[in-house]
Amino acid sequence: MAERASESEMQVLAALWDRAPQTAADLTERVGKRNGWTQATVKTLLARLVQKGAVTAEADGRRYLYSPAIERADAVGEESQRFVDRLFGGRVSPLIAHLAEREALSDRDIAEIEALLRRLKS
Amino acid sequence: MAERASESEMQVLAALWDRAPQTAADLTERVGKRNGWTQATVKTLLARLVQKGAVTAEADGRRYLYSPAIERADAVGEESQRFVDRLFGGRVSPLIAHLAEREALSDRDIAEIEALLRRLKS
DNA sequence: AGAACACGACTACAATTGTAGTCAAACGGC
DNA sequence: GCCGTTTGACTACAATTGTAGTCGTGTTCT
Repeated sequence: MAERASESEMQVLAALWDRAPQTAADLTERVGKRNGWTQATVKTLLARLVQKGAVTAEADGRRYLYSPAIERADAVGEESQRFVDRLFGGRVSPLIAHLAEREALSDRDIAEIEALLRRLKS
Repeated sequence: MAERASESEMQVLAALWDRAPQTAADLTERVGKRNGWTQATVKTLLARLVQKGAVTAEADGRRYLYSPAIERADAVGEESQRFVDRLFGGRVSPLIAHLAEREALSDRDIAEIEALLRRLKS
């Protein structure tokens, strides 16, 4: 059930979360172009995602309309966990610290994080 | 220079950022155990990290003391950027939100994040 | 000294991943 | 109806990754 998508596959999946369904041509245009992938590559990625059960393909005439088969929140949650495990030994605050240092946090981010924390504590 | 470390390699590297230098045995104990890797596996990972220039090995008698050769901030920065771009369209707070929802934030994390934000705002 | 062990070097090998290419069928325009 | 175009199916194939195993040599305990 829902094996892990590779990084490239994940980008295709993410594009489907933003908008679905999409055809292989759509995805080649959006994701492929950005990454310098040919349509053949995008097709392969799609085939693998379908095989992994992360994407569904609904026939539409002689082509397919692809849609995500797994929830964005689920996949993202899993990935985030792996991410902090991998780089921060599972602790989150060093991540925040790091992002803060890179000034990767906008004022809006800061405000939202504060709001979140307030909610968490209540 | 400094090719990308794989996920497993990154975990070893992360352990070295937390404490250095460490021997292969140390790392097997800390990182290997947590992941179910044998010492042989950890050794391979180390060898690859050394080869990639991400870790240095200093001879100490008949064994080596390993230390990170690249900055945590650099590697982590690259990784986080990729990660956040890939899954959150570049915005950070949704990441925090997800981590919070998964209850991946400990009390300590929360306290540390708050402290960080206070510093950021001043 | 001899045995058992620790440690690095080297080797192995299947699975996954990145990145396509080719082919054949269906479609759309002329 | 024929021809180029689109699209999916299938195939390819090297590099990377995960996960060790083996060998030889130095070390330590007795």
